[in-house]
Amino acid sequence: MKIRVRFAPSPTGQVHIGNIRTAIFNYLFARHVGGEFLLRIEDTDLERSTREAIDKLLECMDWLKLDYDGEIFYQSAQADKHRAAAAELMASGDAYYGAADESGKRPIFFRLPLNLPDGRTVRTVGPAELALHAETPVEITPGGIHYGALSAKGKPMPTVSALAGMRDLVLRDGAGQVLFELAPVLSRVLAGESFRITGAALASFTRREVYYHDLVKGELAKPLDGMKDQVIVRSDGSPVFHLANVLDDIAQGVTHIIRGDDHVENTYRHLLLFEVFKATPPQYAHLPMIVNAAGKPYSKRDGDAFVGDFRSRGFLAPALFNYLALLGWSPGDDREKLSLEEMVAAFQLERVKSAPAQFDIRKLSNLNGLYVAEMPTDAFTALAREYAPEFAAHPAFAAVAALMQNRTKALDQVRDWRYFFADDFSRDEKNSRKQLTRPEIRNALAILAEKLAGLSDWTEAAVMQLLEQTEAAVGLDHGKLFQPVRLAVTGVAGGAELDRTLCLIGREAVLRRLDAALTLYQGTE
RNA sequence: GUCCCUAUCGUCUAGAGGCCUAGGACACCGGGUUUUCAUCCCGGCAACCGGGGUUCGAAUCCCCGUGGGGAUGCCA
Repeated sequence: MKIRVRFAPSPTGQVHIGNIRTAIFNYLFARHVGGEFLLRIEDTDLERSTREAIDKLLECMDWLKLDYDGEIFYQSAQADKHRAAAAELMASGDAYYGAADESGKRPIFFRLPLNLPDGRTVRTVGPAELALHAETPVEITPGGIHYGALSAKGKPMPTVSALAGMRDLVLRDGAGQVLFELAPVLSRVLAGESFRITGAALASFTRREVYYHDLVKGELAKPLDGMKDQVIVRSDGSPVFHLANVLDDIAQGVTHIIRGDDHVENTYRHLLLFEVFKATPPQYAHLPMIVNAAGKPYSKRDGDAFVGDFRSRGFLAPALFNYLALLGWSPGDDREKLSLEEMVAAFQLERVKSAPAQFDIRKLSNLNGLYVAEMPTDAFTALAREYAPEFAAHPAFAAVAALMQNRTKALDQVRDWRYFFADDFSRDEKNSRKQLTRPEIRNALAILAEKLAGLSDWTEAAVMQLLEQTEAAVGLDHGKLFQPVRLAVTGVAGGAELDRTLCLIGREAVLRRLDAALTLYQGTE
């Protein structure tokens, strides 16, 4: 059978890196096994889903080259099918109406199947006993068994278990006397009858559990008595995520579900839904969450975790893709910078970690710098123009870009190139004051300006020579003049080679700025 | 509260009982190259959460604690 995975985001806002990382893992897995990578837009929440969000999502996927197979599947278009499926469940007794809301409308609950035999999804664990808070009456209703579980402190904790979890329930009082047996009256309960038992101190039943093998987390199981029936159609008639999700996965023939860790608990319910719909459950793989620099889950406050933000800050799509792929996964050797082909070739769900991974912007920056450095100069220059449209047309732009490429980590640094093109750059005041107020430096700068003004041959070599001559003339050590000159002309203490920088800025501008700096820091010592 | 998952340098990670004196990368700190800055090169700092087992031998297996994460919705 053809392996098929899907990325199923809800278009309710910006695209979060955690989401896109899920898409990346799905994509890598699909390409690795030669399967299909489908895109499903889960836009059932019409209140929050917007066209803009869908466009934004598509734009992000396009940017990262997450090309999907086939047509986009819109969940909202399936609503009628979802409701029809719920009606089927009603007819077969696998679903029932719950209590009405304020307006008198009733939601539909999915009843955890009572008679699913031991098999691929459910298995019998063995006899189990549960201590109850005897003063709290036990209520047996068609919607489940309500009771007060006994806390460590002897307090009652209101709990509901699905009927399926305790279908052979026996209730006893403190003396061991049997108070109630569920099995003989189960059909009456299913027909709508309720029972109320007081004084029960012990519940015994045969424990059964839902189980599956998670491709990243391994063997996982949850006892049925720890589960509750689930709303699948809201009282307003709209299908709930669980129903829609499972039905769509069946409709699309999804074989492997790769999603966030936060869905593991849902999996048990979904497995049961697959069973009642007579579908073969897919394989599951749950990915660890990505947490912020503080090790905490991303919240609204961490507004910088959107894919669009990384793009505008000048991160390259392949670099972000590469970095995100490495969050929770590694190829197993020491490679970190991997091409798409290498990632596809090495990707295995078995190698995915199970603990949350912390996002580190510094490591991303470093990786991005590696990708920037290997760009063809033309491509880098063109991209740089996009990040600094105000200088893009400047005649020296291409030369500046070529000079600055290998020291650029992220494209937003292009905005710091202002001093190459305009006089109104910002100055490192502290450093400037320290250097440009010293008399011997000021003297040297004045002499340098004079020499530069008369220089016939404005080349890097000639400029460098003048710099050295000036240092020698005023008795400064080699290199002592570089920093002040740089500060006067560019406003900052660091940058590309000084001679090349000065040449690109041009004689007139250099002289103008030398003069301006001398005036600016005059008498401030 | 309860249930589930998880735990190696500050961070991402390698590690499948002996290859571990625990490897790589980012960050950080030094040195070299550059008569300045950065790149680059070399070097350094730095971890098996704690306690019990199992074993001739444990980062690796088991149990208990602790920390972190998730779930517990008519959100997805």
